[in-house]
Amino acid sequence: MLQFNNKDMNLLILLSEIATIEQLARNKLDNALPKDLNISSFSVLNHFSGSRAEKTPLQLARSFHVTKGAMTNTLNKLEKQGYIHVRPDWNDARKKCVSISQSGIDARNNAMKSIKPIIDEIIQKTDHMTKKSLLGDLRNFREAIENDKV
Amino acid sequence: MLQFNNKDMNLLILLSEIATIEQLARNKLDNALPKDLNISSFSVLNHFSGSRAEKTPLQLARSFHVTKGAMTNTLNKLEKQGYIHVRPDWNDARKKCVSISQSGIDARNNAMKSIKPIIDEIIQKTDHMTKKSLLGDLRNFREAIENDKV
DNA sequence: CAAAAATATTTTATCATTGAAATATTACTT
DNA sequence: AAGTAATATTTCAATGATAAAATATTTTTG
Repeated sequence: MLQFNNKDMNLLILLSEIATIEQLARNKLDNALPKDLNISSFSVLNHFSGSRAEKTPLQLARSFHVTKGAMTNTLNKLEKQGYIHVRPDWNDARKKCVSISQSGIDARNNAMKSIKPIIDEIIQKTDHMTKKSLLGDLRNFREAIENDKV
Repeated sequence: MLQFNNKDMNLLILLSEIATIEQLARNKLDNALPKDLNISSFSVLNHFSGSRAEKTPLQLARSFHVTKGAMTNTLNKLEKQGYIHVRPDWNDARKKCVSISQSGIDARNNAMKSIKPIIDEIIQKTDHMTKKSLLGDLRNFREAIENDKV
């Protein structure tokens, strides 16, 4: 009768698990973070801790799969807080160049400290699972369904 | 120097993958759904397609890991649309009992039809992955980190 | 039994995100 | 070189979520 098969339902259930985990993790981290940093801002700072190379707002929006408007918001906040530097791109006046400041690095490290207990708790509770294959599977899954057109 | 080890960073990366997948899937489905149903409303309807037993708003909020206020919102919308029945609990005037209506079932089935292409597309792109183990892993992961206190 | 605590729902203010429109700049086309 | 298309960012209104307070009811406790 219904045009949905087991595979369809399993995928819906899988997506629902992902949404649930996302919500749980987001709330836990949000509550643990210093109150001047939400997850979006923290993620941007954390992104720059890997590579400190300058990025444009659009590049960042694509990295995080948020809209350009959302990234404008986040970057404005971070700039007001002094956690990032934003300068014009001298070669292309449409663009801006974003980089992390020293106090941004400090804020990121401080935020890391504040979420460490959450991280430890989750690791302790989930370490018996094969997180290596889980991460690989999720990465493949994400790459399969993403088609950037932001 | 930094108090974070590889396990910590891997967990952050894993959570970030999960958040990204959630965002991608949510946007795809949101755009594909009939415009009178967002994912929250659809999820509630879909929930009742499994078991049509009555649930209280609090039970539903816990199932979906959203706040009670958010569930109030979603249920109000669904009730105005005629997709659910809401009645008082005659034994406990604090509670309400929520169930799906026939037109709710129809709306759910119709919504299913409209997201079928998205589902098929994701399945086609990810079928080579061991989704069975992925679902199990995610389920364990979710159960490990959830501690309901809504 | 009365007071206090717990439970269930709703309300309120706030906030982050989205999609679309607006603005500005650069690249392409002919 | 002018006009059109593409690109980058910002603005705006609408939406859906949160936390906390408000309200109402039931349960527990002393």
